[in-house]
Amino acid sequence: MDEQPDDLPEQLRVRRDKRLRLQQAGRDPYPVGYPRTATLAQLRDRFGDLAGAADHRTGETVAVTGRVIFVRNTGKLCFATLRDGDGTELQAMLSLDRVGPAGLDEWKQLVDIGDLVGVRGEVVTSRRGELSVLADEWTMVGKALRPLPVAHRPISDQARVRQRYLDLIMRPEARRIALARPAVVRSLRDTLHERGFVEVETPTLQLLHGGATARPFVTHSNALAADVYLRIATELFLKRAMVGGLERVFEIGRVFRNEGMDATHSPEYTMLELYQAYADYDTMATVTRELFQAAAVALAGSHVVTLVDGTELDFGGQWRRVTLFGALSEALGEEVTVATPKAELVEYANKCELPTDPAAGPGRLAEELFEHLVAPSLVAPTFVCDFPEETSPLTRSHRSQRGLAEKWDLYVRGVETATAYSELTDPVGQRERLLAQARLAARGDAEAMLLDEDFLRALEYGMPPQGGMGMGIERLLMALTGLGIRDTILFPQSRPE
RNA sequence: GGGCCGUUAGCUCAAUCGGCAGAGCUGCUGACUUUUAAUCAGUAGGUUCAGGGUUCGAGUCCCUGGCGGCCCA
Repeated sequence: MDEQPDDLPEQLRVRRDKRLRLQQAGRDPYPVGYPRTATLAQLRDRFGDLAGAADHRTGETVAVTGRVIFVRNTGKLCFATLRDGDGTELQAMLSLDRVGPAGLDEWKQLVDIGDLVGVRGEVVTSRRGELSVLADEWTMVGKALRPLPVAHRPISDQARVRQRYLDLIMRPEARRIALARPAVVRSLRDTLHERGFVEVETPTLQLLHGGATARPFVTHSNALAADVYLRIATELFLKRAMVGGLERVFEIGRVFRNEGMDATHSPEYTMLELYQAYADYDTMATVTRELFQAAAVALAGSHVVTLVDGTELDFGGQWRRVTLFGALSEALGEEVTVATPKAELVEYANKCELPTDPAAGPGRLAEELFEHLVAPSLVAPTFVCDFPEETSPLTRSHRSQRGLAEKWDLYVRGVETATAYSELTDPVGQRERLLAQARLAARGDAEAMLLDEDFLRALEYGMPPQGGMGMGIERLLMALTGLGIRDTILFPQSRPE
C-alpha cells in the first residue's frame, strides 16, 4: 500500500495512529514473540468443569494469546473475547485494581477488535460463570491496522474468496472446510500406501501435453528456446513409470487447464491418478470405493456424510453399477447401443431439445444424451460402465463387446467425480488412436492430444496390463461435502481487483 | 462468446417520477467494576466502480469499459 496516510479512510488512520501511540507508551506493537503458557483450548480442557460456577478463583496464573473479537469496556472492568487459531474462544478480564490506571487506560484506548494480544493473569470465572483470564498484565502481540468485517453479518462471497484470511478469521465453518481438504488428502495417501502404492512426482512443465483432452497453458523455456506446456494430466508419465516396473503408482498433483473460470471450473486443480499392474477397471472400482469410504470416515467419522445443505449421503456398502447404453436406453424407452446410427441419436437429441454439434460422432452424441437425460438422476454413488471407444483414445477396447471401451465414470449427485479404464497397453493400437487425435489437432482442435513419440516408444518396450483411475480432489470434496469448487480450494484464482 | 441483474460510508444495505447523500453496525469523545452482538449520551465519516453524454439539475436516464453473480452456448 502506498497511499499517503492523509488519504486513508478515518478508521485506517486511527489504527495507524494507535500503533504509534503504543510505541510511545513503550509497547512494541509487533514484538518478536510472547511467552504463552497455554492455548485457549488447553484452558477450556483443564477448567471446563468450572463452567457456570460464579466468581471462582483457581489461583493458577497463565499467559494466553488470541485475536480480540469482541470488546466490552465498562468503566473500571473491561471484558474481551479472545479467539485462538483453532477457533477456541476465551474471555479476558482487565480490572483497574489489577492492571492499574495506565494499563487499563491504554487497553481501552489502543486495543481494537482484530488485534492479537497476550494476557497474563489468574484463571477465574466471572460473576456470570464465564471462564476467564483475569489480567495482571496485557501485551500487544500484533496490532491490526485494518478493521475486521462486522461480526454476525455474513461477509460477501467476493471477500470470502479474495480475502480468504478474513473468511478464516470470521467463520469457524471456513476453518473447518480448510481443514477438511488436508484430512481427505491425507486419508487418500494412507489408503493407497496401505495398498502398496508408491507416490511419484512427474513433470509439470511438458514439451507435449497429453493424457486428456483440454486446452493447455503455454509458457516459454529460455533454456530450451521453446514453448512448453503446463500439464493437463499426469497420465503419460505415470504410465512410463509403469513401463519401468513400478507396479502400483499414484500422484496427487496440480494440473492446469486453460478454460473457463466459474463456480464449477478452476483453471488449476488437483488430480489423483493411480495405476495398478495386473488390475482392470473392475479393480479400480473397488479401490475407488475404498478411497471414498476411508475419506468419508476421515471427514465425518462414518460412511454417511452430511452435506452443507443438510441432506445426508451414504457412501457405505457396494455401489450401484449401470452401463452407459443400458441406462440411456431405459431413459429413452428405446433400445440404444453403440451400433445405433448417428441419425437416430440426433433425432433423440432433437426430441429433448438438446443442441448437437454436426461434427460429433455417434459415441459423443450418446454421451451427451446420457449426461442430459441420466446423469442428473445419479445422486447416490454410481459407476457408469462401458463407454464408446470413439471418445476414449487411451482406453483398452472392451474384452467382449465391439465398439465399447473398458471405462467407467463415477457419478455422485449428478456430477462426474472419477473415471477409470482398463488401460490400453498395445503400442500399435495406441499409436493409431493418437495419430487420429493428432489429425484433429492439425485441423485446429485445440483440445486434441499431441503425438508423444517418447510415450509410444515406452509402450513399445512393453507395459503390464493394468487399471488406471483419475479423480479430481475438488470433485471428491464436493461430493463428500456438497460445497462449490471455490470453497474446496483455499485460495482460488480470481480476476485481478 | 451472448443475455439479464448488481456495483452507494470501514462493513451490510436504503434513497419514491431526475430535485438537499441516508440507516444500522464499526470509528471517535464522554459515562459506567460483571460484560458476553454490553448499555447510555454526543459526534464524525461519501470521487455513489471508472470514463464520456443528455439535462437548469444525474446515485437515478443514455453510451463505453472494469469487477461480481445468475442463465445460456
